[in-house]
Amino acid sequence: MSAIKQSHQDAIRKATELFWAKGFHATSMRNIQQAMDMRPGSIYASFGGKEALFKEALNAYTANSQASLQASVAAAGSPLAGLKQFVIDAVIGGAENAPSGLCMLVKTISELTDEHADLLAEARRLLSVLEDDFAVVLQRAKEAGELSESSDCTRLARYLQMQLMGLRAYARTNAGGDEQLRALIDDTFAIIGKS
Amino acid sequence: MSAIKQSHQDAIRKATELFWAKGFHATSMRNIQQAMDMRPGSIYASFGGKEALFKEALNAYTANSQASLQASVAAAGSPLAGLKQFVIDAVIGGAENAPSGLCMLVKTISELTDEHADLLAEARRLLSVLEDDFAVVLQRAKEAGELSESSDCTRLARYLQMQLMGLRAYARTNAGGDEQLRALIDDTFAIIGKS
DNA sequence: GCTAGATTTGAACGATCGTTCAAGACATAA
DNA sequence: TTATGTCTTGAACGATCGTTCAAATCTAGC
Repeated sequence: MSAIKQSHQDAIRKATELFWAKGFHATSMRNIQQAMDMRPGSIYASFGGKEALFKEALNAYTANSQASLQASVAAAGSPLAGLKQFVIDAVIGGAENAPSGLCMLVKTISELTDEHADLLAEARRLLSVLEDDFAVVLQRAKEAGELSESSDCTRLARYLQMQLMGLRAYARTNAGGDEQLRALIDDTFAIIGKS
Repeated sequence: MSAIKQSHQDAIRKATELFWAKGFHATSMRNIQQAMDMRPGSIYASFGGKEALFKEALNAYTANSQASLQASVAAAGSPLAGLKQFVIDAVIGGAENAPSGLCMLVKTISELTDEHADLLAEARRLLSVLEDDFAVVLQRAKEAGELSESSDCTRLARYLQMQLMGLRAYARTNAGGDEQLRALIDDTFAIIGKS
């Protein structure tokens, strides 16, 4: 990758961090200028305006999440174990690792209205991409014998996606108690495993 | 209630709608001035600044949610049936009735950072109030024989709260498919009922 | 070294933000 | 009617918003 392409990606990574942490409206272009160490003209020449930059940030975030999921699955002993570790990291480590503990796509869907219909649609699309990734891993778990032959992986992926949203949101509510969160995650995977 | 007190409450209701629909940052005081049909001086004299008004909106929202829950339980044949109907209304009707389909308190926790630590704390506090209400209803369900004697109502309330967060967030993702949502709710209450 | 094209700079624009406050409108009691 | 205290008005403030663009700087080919 060329140096210019590299710095381009670094800049997007910085913007993604900011948008993720503060949301779309609370992040100002001046915040981004400072984080990128770039002047407004350069940013607008490279990325377009705030909305275009946010869209790139959403995609960068999703690509990163997909890579994390694959890494978890590869590191774990089995597809289902990897999936569970991915969830644990997202929910428990969320408060420290991730800017707010929440998924950036869910934050976006929560914050934005039809006033930014394109960004809303992009976040929805990317969430379904991640859900599809879940389904693929679950399918592999099924093939590995971790799930019964009759399991509906698409439905389980939907359940897992919904559950992950709830877990991360609840984790941000709940001041103490990682054990409570772990118990909820255990319950979730017990239910998935039974199906 | 005096007429002045009534108009005061009406004004807060309007502000709550706006804040709920658009979030804290995207709602401007001028939006609120227009919705309330009041001039800035009056608003600042009556409610204080934007943050104080938002805090009142959070409380008004919560009081309304509590009333809805009690109404659902009263209308239904049993505590558990009322609880389920409350969830169904929140998740399925959410997209139409509620400004964004999401709980205002969860939206707040998702949007705000430590920059507004007091508002964040207030939203967290109110969410735990609602969770306590869930626990009370579940306790009544237990007493009515809808749950086993060994059920831990506090834990079930936590589970329900988390589940509701996930369901409402997922509902905003999912363009079509009320049936999918209904199925997820059925699953949730099947699990609660089994405990 | 010189020139032409691409890139970066940072001051500046108009709009809008949350908030203030002197001045006007209104209500109440004498 | 007049005086007095309360509430309302809307223009205005300084700050910050997303964005633009002429000028300065850098880069590459001859």
